Amino acid sequence: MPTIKEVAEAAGVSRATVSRAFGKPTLLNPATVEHVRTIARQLGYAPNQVARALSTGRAGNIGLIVPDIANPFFSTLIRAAQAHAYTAGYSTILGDSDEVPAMEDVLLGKLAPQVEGFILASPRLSMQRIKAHASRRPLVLINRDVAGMPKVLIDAASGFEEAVDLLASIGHRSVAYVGAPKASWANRQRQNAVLNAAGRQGMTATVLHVPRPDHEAGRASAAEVLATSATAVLAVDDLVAQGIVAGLNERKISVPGDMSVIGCDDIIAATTHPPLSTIAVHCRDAGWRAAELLISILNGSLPPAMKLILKSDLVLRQTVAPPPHFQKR
Amino acid sequence: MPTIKEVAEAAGVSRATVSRAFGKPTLLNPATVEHVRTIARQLGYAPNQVARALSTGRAGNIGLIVPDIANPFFSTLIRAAQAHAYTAGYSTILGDSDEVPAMEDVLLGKLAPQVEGFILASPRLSMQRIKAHASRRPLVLINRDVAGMPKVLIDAASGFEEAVDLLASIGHRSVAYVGAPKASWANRQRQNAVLNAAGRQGMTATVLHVPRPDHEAGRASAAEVLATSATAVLAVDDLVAQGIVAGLNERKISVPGDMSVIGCDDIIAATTHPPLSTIAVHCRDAGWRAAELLISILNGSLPPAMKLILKSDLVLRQTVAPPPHFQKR
DNA sequence: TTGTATGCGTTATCAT
DNA sequence: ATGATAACGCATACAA
Repeated sequence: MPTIKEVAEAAGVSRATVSRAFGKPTLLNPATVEHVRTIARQLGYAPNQVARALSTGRAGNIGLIVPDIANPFFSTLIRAAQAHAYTAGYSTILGDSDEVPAMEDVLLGKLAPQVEGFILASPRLSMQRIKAHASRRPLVLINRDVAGMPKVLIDAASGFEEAVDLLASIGHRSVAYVGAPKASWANRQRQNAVLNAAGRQGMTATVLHVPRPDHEAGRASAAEVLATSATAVLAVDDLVAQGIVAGLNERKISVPGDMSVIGCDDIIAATTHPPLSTIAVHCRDAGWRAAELLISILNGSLPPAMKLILKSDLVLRQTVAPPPHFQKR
Repeated sequence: MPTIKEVAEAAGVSRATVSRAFGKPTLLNPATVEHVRTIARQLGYAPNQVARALSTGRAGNIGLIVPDIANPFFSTLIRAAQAHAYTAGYSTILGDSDEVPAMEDVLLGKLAPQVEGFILASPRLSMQRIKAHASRRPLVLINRDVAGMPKVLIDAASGFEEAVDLLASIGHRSVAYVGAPKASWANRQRQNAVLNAAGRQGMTATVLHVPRPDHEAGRASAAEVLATSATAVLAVDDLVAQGIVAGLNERKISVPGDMSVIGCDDIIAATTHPPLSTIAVHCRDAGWRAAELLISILNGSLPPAMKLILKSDLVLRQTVAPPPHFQKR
């Protein structure tokens, strides 16, 4: 690949001029900028980010660490973060922790030198470790609340409370919540919201857990749901909810006739059958905002401790109905 | 962050020794390796990948460019590629071209210096441009056939032919194929397979296109499908197929009673309702193999022109049945 | 087995 | 407005 030196010689200028033609064109005569760029294009030259990074200390990369790339919630978030980072001139280095806390730790350490800052989505890491990493590189959290650190929080709680209230209003007296592992901030928030709202409404609430939030686990949990007195079930996310619907169908339980189901995320909900009622959480915005926040911090244009809270909305589709005993009256 | 120089001084050795203690420990007295590493750990030193990259020309990163991160086919592929790269000591830099050829070009140029090689998944870029980029960095293609370049091809053709043969055997006489933009190699291959098999069976085959392969586009295409004489429809991927099923349902067309539907990828097919019949293509393997291939080429342990063909299988679930007129007899 | 010296491609600091 | 040159942190011939 051609270097700055070759371009300089071909253009009959110094290396500094070539450097400025790309980095600080305003310091140069417009004509020479044009000239240098033309030569550069002919040679196929592009500034070497690695050398630039070594010289400036700024790598032009941000690190993005997620628990599971293949989860549509995260892949959508990644897409948005990557797109925003790109427009700001940053590339995105991706890490998948596979839901393993120790892997987050390793990834953070390995990527740190080549990255200006991190976005940590739904980290399972301990607060101590997160703080340790944050002391070396700016770090923005998504769906994790650590005091004094910048973060983007998806407030699904209000949506879940709204959902439980609605269920109560149409006659449900007992609900189940199917959650993910307790280490997840998002899960705790959602579970508490369901419990709070149910308590407020004087409803019975049962909490169930799946080992990993996916379709298969949801499907397997259908039997447990049926073992409770619940006539409606709220799931930690749409994948699990969709799995529950499938598991219910296998057992000839009709949704929503016999059991109402509500998911969370609204990332696949519109494409399921029947279309899933869900809490829409705007994960696109979460990725976008996190990238924006991190880049602002890197620019120094924003204090390194911002808190963004993204609202959620209950979206009613076709998996919610009054409970069977209520209809029979 | 501490540098190699500080470690060298603290350990009372030269910078070269510190460098070797991390890079080539076998060249050193085990005792000094131990000593240097201890000091380094105390200081919190880690080799700076950026400086190392500039010196060696090897960045420890691979670039992965996909048309759409949020498409489950690609997110699954990304996950597998990233996991394999990680085990080989490489980090993954991700680019999303948003299905725009020019964006692939830009990404390839921008990422090139900080990456040792690329995996280009389903590129829409012209052959000339691909070759131009390949002349600078090793480049492995997924689902694109350019002569002389290493590639991983998913042979969905055999699966599609198998599917058409099956449809013929249960009485279908007319099929439709709903494809993606023509620039896609995968789409051409699948379309040709359907056309070939249909011709061989003496069936009528109609080709339809959607602007972008997703659920919404599939749903919108349902009307066009119904305007043909087809009693069975094959889609370029599961997203589109699932959309077609939804669009059909909206028009009170029952699947598979009135119309059979077959997708491709098997990435969401098992979770749809009804479970979608599909061509399973093992996109996990595609990502894994592509990373493996690229890293082998970087190591020089494999010739830079390998061709891997991944087989596909027809997976019958619940969206295929004999055509209505056939049942009526 | 270890140290010395040089270069990797760029930006920044002084000059001019 | 442009040029000369010294870092940036590391790896590696070459020496010892």
